[in-house]
Amino acid sequence: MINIKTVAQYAGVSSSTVSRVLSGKSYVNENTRQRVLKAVKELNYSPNTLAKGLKIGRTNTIALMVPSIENQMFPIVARGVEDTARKNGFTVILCNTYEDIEVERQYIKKLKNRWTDGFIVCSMLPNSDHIRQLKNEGFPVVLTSRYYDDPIDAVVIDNYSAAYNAVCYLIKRGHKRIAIAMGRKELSLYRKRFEGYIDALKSNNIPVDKNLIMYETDGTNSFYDLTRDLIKSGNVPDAVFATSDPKAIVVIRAIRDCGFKIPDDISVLGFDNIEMSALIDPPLSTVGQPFYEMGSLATKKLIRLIEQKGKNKEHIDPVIDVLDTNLIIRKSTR
Amino acid sequence: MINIKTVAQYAGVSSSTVSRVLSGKSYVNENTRQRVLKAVKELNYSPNTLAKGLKIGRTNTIALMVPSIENQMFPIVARGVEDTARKNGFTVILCNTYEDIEVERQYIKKLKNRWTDGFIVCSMLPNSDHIRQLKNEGFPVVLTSRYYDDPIDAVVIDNYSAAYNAVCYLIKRGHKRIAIAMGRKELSLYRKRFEGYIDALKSNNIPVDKNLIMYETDGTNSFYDLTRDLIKSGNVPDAVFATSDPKAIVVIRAIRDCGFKIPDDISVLGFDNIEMSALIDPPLSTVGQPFYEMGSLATKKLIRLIEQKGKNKEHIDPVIDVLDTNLIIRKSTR
DNA sequence: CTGAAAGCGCTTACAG
DNA sequence: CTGAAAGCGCTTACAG
Repeated sequence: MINIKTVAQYAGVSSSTVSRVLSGKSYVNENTRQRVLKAVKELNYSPNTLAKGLKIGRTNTIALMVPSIENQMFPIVARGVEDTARKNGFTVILCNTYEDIEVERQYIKKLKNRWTDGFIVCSMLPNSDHIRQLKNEGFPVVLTSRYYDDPIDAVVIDNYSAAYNAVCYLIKRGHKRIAIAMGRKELSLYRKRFEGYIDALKSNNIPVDKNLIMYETDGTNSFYDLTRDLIKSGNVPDAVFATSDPKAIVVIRAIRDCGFKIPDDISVLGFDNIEMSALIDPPLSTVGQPFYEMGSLATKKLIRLIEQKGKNKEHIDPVIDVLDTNLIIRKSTR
Repeated sequence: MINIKTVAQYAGVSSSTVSRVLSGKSYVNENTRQRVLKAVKELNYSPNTLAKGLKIGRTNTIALMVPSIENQMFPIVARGVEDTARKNGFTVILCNTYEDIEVERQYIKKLKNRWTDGFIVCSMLPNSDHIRQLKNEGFPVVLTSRYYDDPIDAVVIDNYSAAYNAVCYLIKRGHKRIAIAMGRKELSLYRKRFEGYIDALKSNNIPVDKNLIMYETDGTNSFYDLTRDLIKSGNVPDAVFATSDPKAIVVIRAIRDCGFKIPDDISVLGFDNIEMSALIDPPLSTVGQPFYEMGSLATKKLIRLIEQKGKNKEHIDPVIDVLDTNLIIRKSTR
């Protein structure tokens, strides 16, 4: 590849001048400027990002850490991230962490050595102290999707209110025996959805029936047996609030296999609005999350942090953006 | 961050020596070696990848180009890519191209400036001459998922045979009026699946009925109307071969909405075995593709190309790896 | 076996 | 307005 020196010789100037023209940071005589531009064009020159990065200490690269890109929503978040990164001249490195701290630590080490400018973290867990440390070391970090009240910039939704409103909707439509398919307890998003469920029942004077609470035992598919067992026990609910769409889909299958009709016998309400939800039979009623927007806004915030980093040293408090969810009623609820 | 010079001073040697110890490429007195290692450890030093890359002309970075990471299979391919990249010390840059040549071109330009070592391309189209050029310029390129008989290394499946066998299976099970939900014609994978369908009919002396061929008009959802129209026309098929699972899912919904039962009245067979396929009702019979393996093998091949690049200059012919598919029979076929 | 020096390709004070 | 020089943090012939 052709370098700045070649361009300089071709244009009959020094490489300093070429650099100046290209950066546009200081005035260059219009005549020489044109000469340089011509040379750049004719030689089809574009500057080496590595060398520039080494010099200025910025690489225009960000890292996206997800538990696994294969999980329903992360591809959409990733698209939001990648789109706005690209539009701002940034490149994104994809990191699957598999919720393995060691993998994540090694990635962080490698990415630091590579002078990655900032991190978007979707893989936060209660014990993610290495992420907190990263933030404390001064690296720009933005959390999204998973969040634990840390003083770190984040883009989130209000899981509690979304669940509360969803369950209130079910109650308003006449459901009284509302079961819940509850996800992994260590994720605060599920805990908050659970609290929303409980409080919605309480606000409506519906007693909480512990038998209607299904806790995930071993992956999403565990809700198949859980739902079957619940129904076989004779304790048939009139609705199930699933804390995620994949859970809802499994629940639907179990309900049907028990000979019940959806939504006539039992309503099912999901959470997330993944792509499949509109396509399945019956189309799933669910709580929609703005995944793309989350990725996109997180990236905008991150880039702002990166750009601020050089400038003023004054500490800016992290801001937590809360995005709206929307209740989408399709055919799985009556 | 701490650099090699600091380590050298700390250990009382020159930075050349530190570099030698760390690279392990030439012998260093065991004593000094230990001193250096100790310094490295105590200072928690790890070398700057940018600087190394600038010097040796390799960055241990690869690019993954996909039409959109949001599309069903690409997250799985991406996981295969990322896993094996990580295990080999490589980092992957995610590029969504949206099948937009301009986006792809700009990415390529940027990635070249960044000295990206190689490219895994899932976004190949008939007119992707910029990818062919990339290959001709000597950059390591491996294609997967989409392939057009170019002399470029690739990891593919045999779409023709897979479709042929799938349709033969339907015929063996007694189906005679087999419709097809045909995807975008510009993608050779769909064309080959179509050919497999046609030839399977012919080999079994079943006349091809043009009325049973549904061509995608405007996205996956267009198969809803297409299927409805087909059924309403009185020309009811006894099976539908969908050239992808999302199409199958839409077809299933349309069939049901017309009052027909699956698989009793009409069987539906998909292609791809996306995650949702096992979860929907009825669980979908489909052709399984080894997406993870495709990503993983493509990455292994790419890394091999990258490593060969420096060494011998002799031209090595590209090799096309064909991975096995498997017919997965669930409940949507009788 | 090890150090000094050159160089990868840039940017940016520093002179003039 | 522009060039020479230093330096970002490495690696690697070249001496010794």
